[in-house]
Amino acid sequence: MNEHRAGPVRSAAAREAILAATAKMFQAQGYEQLTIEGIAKEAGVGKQTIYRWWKSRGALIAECLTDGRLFPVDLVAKNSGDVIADIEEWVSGVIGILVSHNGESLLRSLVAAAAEDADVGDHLTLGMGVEDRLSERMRIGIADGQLPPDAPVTELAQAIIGALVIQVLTRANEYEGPMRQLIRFILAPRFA
Amino acid sequence: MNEHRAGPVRSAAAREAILAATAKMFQAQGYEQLTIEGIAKEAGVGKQTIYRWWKSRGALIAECLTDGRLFPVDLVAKNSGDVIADIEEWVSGVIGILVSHNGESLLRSLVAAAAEDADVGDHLTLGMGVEDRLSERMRIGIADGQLPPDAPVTELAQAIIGALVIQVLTRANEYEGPMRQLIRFILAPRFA
Amino acid sequence: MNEHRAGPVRSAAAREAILAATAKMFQAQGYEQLTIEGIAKEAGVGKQTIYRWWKSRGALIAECLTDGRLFPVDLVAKNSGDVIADIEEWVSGVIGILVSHNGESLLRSLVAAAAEDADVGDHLTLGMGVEDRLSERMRIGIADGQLPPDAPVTELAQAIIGALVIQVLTRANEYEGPMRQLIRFILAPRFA
Amino acid sequence: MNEHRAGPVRSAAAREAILAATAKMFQAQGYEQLTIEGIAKEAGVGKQTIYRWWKSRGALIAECLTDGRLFPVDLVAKNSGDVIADIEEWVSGVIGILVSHNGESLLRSLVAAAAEDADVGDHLTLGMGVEDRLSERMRIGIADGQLPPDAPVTELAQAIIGALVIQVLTRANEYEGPMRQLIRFILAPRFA
DNA sequence: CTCTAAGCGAGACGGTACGTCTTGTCTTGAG
DNA sequence: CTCAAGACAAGACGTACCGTCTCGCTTAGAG
Repeated sequence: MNEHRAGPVRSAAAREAILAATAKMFQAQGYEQLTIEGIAKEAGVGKQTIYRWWKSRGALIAECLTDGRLFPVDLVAKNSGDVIADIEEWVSGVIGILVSHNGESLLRSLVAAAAEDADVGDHLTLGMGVEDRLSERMRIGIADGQLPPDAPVTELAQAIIGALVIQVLTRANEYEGPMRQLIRFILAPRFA
Repeated sequence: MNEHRAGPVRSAAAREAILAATAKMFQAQGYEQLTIEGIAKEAGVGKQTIYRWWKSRGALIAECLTDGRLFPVDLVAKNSGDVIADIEEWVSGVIGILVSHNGESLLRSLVAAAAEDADVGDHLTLGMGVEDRLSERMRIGIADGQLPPDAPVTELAQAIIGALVIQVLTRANEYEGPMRQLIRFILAPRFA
Repeated sequence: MNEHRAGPVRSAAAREAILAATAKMFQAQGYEQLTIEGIAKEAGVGKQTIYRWWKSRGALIAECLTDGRLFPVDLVAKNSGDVIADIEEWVSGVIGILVSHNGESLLRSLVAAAAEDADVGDHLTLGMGVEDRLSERMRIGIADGQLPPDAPVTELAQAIIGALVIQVLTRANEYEGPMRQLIRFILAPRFA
Repeated sequence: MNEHRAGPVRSAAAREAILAATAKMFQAQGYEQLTIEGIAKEAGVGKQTIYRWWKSRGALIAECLTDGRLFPVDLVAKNSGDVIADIEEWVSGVIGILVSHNGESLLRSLVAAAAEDADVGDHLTLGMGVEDRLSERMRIGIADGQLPPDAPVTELAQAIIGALVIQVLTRANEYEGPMRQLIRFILAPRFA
């Protein structure tokens, strides 16, 4: 039994407190205002404990993302048989979350974090769980014959989310109408 | 007896030097590393001269955007008669710029700036001139009968740009193929 | 034909406003807090008008001193026939002024100004009018035979004022008693 | 059991470097030109480390004073048996220091610092060690019967130093003669 | 009566320093 | 060996003034 390792092992309590504090402060103040010192104080933790386990602010956010700590709800697209209606409804739900309790600034902060930190960028799709929901539902639409077999579901999901992101970044004042128009057009049935 | 204001007028030389320094440093180092002190030093200007005329770092970027100082080239979509081919080619061109001389990090910085500062967000579309190029070309496509009359051109442009932004944020390793697939699908001819 | 000097002459109103503002702000805030910009604003005057006529903050204070704008009262030592009693009373009066309406900080500011600016130093004695009052009275004391003919009146006045200054600088909590002791001792009658 | 305080302790090296830099720059440039940033740079120290331990520029000077870092020599008044001669000689020595290597401006800076900052004022006498030397010697003079038992030694010392300060502030061009006259007069033997 | 050079108020300018904040590293002593 | 606490060097923040420099009046002799 070599490989002796004295002393305490990584503190689960500290990890939890740090991630909880990060998520809370990220939601409350956004990415730019988020400081390591602030998180350490809020979590009742030494700064070094953070630096020991995460290499940057972005890595913290990334872990919060994969832990699902930044999105309280996890919308799953329902299946009513009508792919366009389902996706419209799903996007409506996302917009509803955005509009109530400043989800727009949460999204903007998330985008900022992703833009500035590769770790966050890597986990963005994953964490949002968002494109997956959409592309899954569209895949079912293909199976149902409602969408053409060659529909590039991943890219379509990116386009839908991307359009919404652009609108949020440019501070559009309405999301619902334009998004509905977009979805109806790009997913409209085609006849050969 | 109108509002007379004696005294020196705003220095055009200082304004020019500041914007030039901002654009140069933004491109070289990105948004997060951009500091007011750095700009002031590079421009040979007092910090107060910056704070006198711009209320934030973001306002500076926004003005650079509207002045077209952040995008060296201004791609206009050509009209070969084939709207899909033209838009594919245009997007290819944009991707080419992104890939050479770290345009990706420029775009990421721009997105970060837009996310964190409303001024930048407001000028983003305008400054990129980007959606306009696309929607213009698509409008011609409608007139030519290549796209349906009810095609939501603004939203389609947002979707195309948005998809690209998402790919850049998530550090995709290839843009060309997915974007081509997307464009071909959403702009594909439909028959009634 | 030579040495023509066209144009308006120095504005008496501006000079008055500047000196008044200087005196007021010096008394209110002390020397260290006194700024040229503050004086200009208070006087309703351009900064350049101050710099045109005075070469430094100290020169302004010096002129206020010689104009007697910094000491509201101008104590003249009375002559009751008893030189020691008269000087004690005079010093008491000065202490009274010091103690009421923060004369201590006024004196400290004055000393700071004199220490940092030769102009102020040069006018300090003159402006306080202070040593003169004392040395005059002592000269009368010599004529009366109450003080020895060889008493160095200027130096004695400096010693008395200087002792008081030292006490004010070191934030002594009582001036009256020590000063009385000092005066009584150094001016005490001597017998051959 | 008691008030534990973990964490690093105050760096003695930093403290030493800061005080040394302060003393050096104070002597070289005077009080008004002394800046926290300059000290930090000279000491190779962060600004915050200064602000952490001293609340003002004055507090720094005060500590230099009590550490005896501002006066290279520490004159002790000798005892030849003749109190007047000894004090004259002591004052001569002080004047000698003043006159050579711009001790006058050092003294003026010190007075400015004392005038503007209570901390410095409080430590002025102590730090100069100066009045104490004088009053000690005078106390011996009393014991020897050369001075009257009721001579107010503290106040006399203040008067002597104060007269010198006044002369330095008013930029007198000679100290030696006047100071000798003053001392001889106020300490002259008296007969009942 | 016109010309013209100065004085004036206002305030922009390139700078320096302020005192605060945060970064990421290092140090201490408890557990 | 980890942890909390926090000192440290570094350096940017946004503000306050410095002393100089335009601006576009408004004067007041000289021609």
